[in-house]
Amino acid sequence: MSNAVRSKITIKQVAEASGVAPSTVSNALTGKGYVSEETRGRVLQAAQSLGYRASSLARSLRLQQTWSVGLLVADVSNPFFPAVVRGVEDVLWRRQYNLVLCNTDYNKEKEAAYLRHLLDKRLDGLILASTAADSDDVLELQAEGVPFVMLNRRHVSARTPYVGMDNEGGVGMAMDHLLALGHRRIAFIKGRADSSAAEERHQGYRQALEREAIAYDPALVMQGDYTIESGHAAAARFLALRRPPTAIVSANDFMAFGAMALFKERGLAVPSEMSVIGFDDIFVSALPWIELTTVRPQSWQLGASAAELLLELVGGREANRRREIILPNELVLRATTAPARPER
Amino acid sequence: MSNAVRSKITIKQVAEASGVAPSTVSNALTGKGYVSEETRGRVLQAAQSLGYRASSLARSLRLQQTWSVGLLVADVSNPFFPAVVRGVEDVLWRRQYNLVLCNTDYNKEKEAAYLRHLLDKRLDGLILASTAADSDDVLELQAEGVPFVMLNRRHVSARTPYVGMDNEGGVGMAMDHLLALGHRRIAFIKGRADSSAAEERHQGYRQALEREAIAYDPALVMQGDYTIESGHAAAARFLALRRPPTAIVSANDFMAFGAMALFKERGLAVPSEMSVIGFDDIFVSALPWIELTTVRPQSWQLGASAAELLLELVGGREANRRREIILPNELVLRATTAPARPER
DNA sequence: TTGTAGGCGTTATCAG
DNA sequence: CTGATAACGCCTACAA
Repeated sequence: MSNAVRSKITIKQVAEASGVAPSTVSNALTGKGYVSEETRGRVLQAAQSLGYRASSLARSLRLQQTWSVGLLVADVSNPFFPAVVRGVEDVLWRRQYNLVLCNTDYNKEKEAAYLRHLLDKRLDGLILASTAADSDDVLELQAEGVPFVMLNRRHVSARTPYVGMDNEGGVGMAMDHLLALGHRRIAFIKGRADSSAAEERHQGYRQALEREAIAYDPALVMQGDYTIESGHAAAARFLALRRPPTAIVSANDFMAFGAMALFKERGLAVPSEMSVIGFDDIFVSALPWIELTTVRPQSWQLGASAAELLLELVGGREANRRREIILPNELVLRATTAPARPER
Repeated sequence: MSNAVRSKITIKQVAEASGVAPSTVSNALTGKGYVSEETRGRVLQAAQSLGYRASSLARSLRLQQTWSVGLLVADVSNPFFPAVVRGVEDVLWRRQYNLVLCNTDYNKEKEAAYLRHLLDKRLDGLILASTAADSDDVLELQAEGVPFVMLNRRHVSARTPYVGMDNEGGVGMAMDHLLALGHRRIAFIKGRADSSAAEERHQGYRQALEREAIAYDPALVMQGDYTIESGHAAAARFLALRRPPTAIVSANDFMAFGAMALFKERGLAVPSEMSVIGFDDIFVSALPWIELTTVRPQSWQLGASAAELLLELVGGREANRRREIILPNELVLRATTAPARPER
């Protein structure tokens, strides 16, 4: 009730109020040192009535730990990320850690600036879900000895703790499904060139073709940037081909939507005239108007695993710990794929 | 190159390396005190080559400022929030502040726990976008004198800085549009009972009816919880009515999708047999398969304004500053509304 | 069992 | 212009 502006109560005042030394208050409150039941009671009582709350700030300086970790994502607005963020946050919450969220907008300078800033704040660790594959910052982090985990993005050269999904296998499943349906001309819309995940998905495409001894046709691969618009554009290019594909695999759901939108405009029926498979399984894909067949990663788990791995690194028990976690995906069969029609 | 583990370089080491006192290093680096050009040069040089970066942690303790603000949202996975989060973060980024993101899952205890935690960390301010209207925590915050802004959620009693959208007017526009199309039996799917925003939207519905002297029929109002499923369920209830509505306004897009999904299942054509309007304009609503007519709030701006207001409060210039910002919405006309058909 | 004395890394103050 | 000193709030030896 009468606690007034209690945000400024310090350990000293509690000490005075309970007639003991600050160190005793600390011992009583943290339960670490020897304190008689009686004094502990008095201290707790005083702390309570003054509304004392120890400053994590001061404690952090003293203990060299901030109980905060940073998460760098390209853009939370991209519907793939929220689940990942939740995964991270849910784990941190359980362990009483806080999450500092940073959006890098696929921008190297912004990312670098954020990194500097976070390092200055002496966060306990970092999760990088946005880094370009060739970022020098990653090397620096490693040099500085800051615990960090790369999330679905590898660095070209550095060997770092990594949590990711099976990108190659995911696209592989999609391709196998189409191949089994008899498709032979299958196009692929690639993701941003600077991410390892995009590269791995592209690999999945190539290897599936190889398995079936189908020649890789560069005309059937378009570069996108994960936006709906880029999928739309890519699809238009595919249709303009002399021999258009009968199916398309997209590196994410957004671009698949774009492609489907174009097919709709052009009066091309999906799936009877064109099969489409996406990647990410964002919630939209399940809506009855869309029902996109797509590869579903374990997004929440991805974030959760990254957070868990990071906390272990922070705890310093890294030695006896696997540094790489690859989570499998699932192919969600819905309504955008059908058997290939014999080519005319 | 040879900077070794530079994360531990302190101001003292820089002082030694450049042959001056720590305070002089501080002055040179922050540019606050008088320092001769010559010494400044030496200091910068030394700092540079040692890779010195001042600890914000220590600085925070000393300056009583953390350059971090907390943002409490119900759930970033709800597609309404990412844009808000981005708005907040973009403004903070410009001002060199960091964002601590917390998901409360509409859970009071979790929210309270987070709040305690954040207060312990001495964040500079808080943005509350998830608080229940009757939360006691808000009163406590106020008592503690921590700068904070409520985002699209008011407290029942406390007068606090507030940034929100025109919920009432938003639903009002939707209603007026339907009314103008000749609809007279219009149903409303309400949002979670504990939020002021939901209440305001409900008010918008009532008042629009009043303006047209149409009686308020409780059977035409269903309580939802912002999920697709709850919209689906609500729609089913409406159709079961002896005199079903000819149009539905939903307190958010998700529930509108749920309703539309049900209509699709039941073979009820939208918009010819049933008009639907949502609220939020999440990106999905614009997809060609959906084209939901909906009320578009300025989500990014909402977050940005909240952050700006908060930073002003933090800066202590609150006195001469409006404490309440209400952003207008826009009705986005798409393909889910049509003139009412004469009642049979 | 309790208290005293540093020190975590900065910066503000003030004397030199 | 520069440097010693103290203080931000807490915790951990170590001494009493």
